[in-house]
Amino acid sequence: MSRRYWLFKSEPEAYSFSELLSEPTQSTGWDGVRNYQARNLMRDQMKLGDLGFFYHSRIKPPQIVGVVEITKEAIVDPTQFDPDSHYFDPKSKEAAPRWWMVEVTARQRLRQPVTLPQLKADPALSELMVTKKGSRLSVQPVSEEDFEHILALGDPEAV
DNA sequence: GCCAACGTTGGC
DNA sequence: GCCAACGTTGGC
Repeated sequence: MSRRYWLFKSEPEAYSFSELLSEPTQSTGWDGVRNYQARNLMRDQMKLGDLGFFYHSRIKPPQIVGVVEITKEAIVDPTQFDPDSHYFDPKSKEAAPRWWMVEVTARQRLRQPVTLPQLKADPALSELMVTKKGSRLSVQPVSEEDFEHILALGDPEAV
């Protein structure tokens, strides 16, 4: 089983990498994903020990700011059953939950965040999904080569 | 804040 | 099961 690599988008206004770092365990359930493709990746593909980039979207410029590790696989997203939650889904039943997530734990911070324009301009990253036009998927796969390449650009430090 | 690109919903 | 209408994402 080889480790796989991912990219997690978050609007920092909703949940930022700094917030993750200030969690007691520096971990969080990646809740609120309401897209089936992204759900399937989290539920079916992500395994313990996989690594992912933490990407800040909807800021100028959008950028990769950190690295997280998958520390729990395929757990039920509790917000779907919470009527007070923004992510409440009245059609989901506890016996057959519709939305799943993983737990991620912060591992590295990029001293030099890697911006979307940088990613787009890099010929080595021509296949990277997040650089494609209209790439809205909030949880995406990243190839090992691309991951290592971007990590080196980011000058990471352990957290 | 705009709006193109996408995803989902629901009438038929 | 098609597809128009609607809602959301996210770069710009």
